Amino acid sequence: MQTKDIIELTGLDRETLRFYEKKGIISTPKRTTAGYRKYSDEVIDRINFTLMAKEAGFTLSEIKELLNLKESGVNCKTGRDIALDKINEVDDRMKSLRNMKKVLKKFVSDCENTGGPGLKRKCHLSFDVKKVTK
Amino acid sequence: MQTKDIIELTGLDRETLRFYEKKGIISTPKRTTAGYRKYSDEVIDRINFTLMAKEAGFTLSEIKELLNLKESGVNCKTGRDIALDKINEVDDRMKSLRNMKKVLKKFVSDCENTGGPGLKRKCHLSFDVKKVTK
DNA sequence: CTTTACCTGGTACTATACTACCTGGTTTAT
DNA sequence: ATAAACCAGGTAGTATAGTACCAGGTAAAG
Repeated sequence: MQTKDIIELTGLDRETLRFYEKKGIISTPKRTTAGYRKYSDEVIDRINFTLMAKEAGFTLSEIKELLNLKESGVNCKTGRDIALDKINEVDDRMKSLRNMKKVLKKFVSDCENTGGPGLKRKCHLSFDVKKVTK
Repeated sequence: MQTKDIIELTGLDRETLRFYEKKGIISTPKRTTAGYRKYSDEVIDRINFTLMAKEAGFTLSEIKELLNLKESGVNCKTGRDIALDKINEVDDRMKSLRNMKKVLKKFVSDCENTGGPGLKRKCHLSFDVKKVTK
């Protein structure tokens, strides 16, 4: 596979793909005699993992650490503990999201209760973290 | 309240507080005759909301938009719809987090199943998005 | 055989969110 | 009265994650 195939399969653009190579997210691919990059299927998996982890709020360097556990020569215990740490981070972030959702929902219902006919009244509300997080 | 009180109550540092003022997250405070900033209680709420929304993955400019709904003169319907959009974003992000957690948990159990005694064996696993998201 | 599509490396630019440092003025406690 | 704590404005620097543009080489299709 060459650059355009990866682009097509992952939705990344050329510059971003190159950027991820530079950052060590994907390994430096083999080359044709003309210098064109030749990718293996494995990069697709790595990019998909990267995109998912990014959506989950992880940075590229965290993602790189996870992707390179195999190559880094650590043992299963270390690998597992690193993954468990990430699970805790995910849980924390889920908690923040649930909180944020509560605050937003409170705001929505306040809007609906005070907005008058057609909710045309001027919005005079603010987001109240206290009411919800307490 | 002056700068140091806000710092104490929010955990922000002076530079970040100034940065948030410049970005419009908090309104420009009144001043003493000597030019010192005098803050009202309201800024604490705004900063707390900001910190929560940041944890939930929102950018400062999104947060600013939410915080300034009241001042922006929009009506309740518009305000509510903006909040509803954010709720959808929160839900999407939660989905990503649940996915990420599944992948991490799969990795952890694979480690435990193949790690040998004391999980001392070399970690040869990679994260497999396919197995989980499919 | 030439046009189109694709590829190369390199440099520079953008936005977001801080963070650090400097010079100097003001308040407060001893 | 003087040292410590606090404040001001301003400039510059950092890290992250791209994005844009350039000059030119290669491959495939008509």
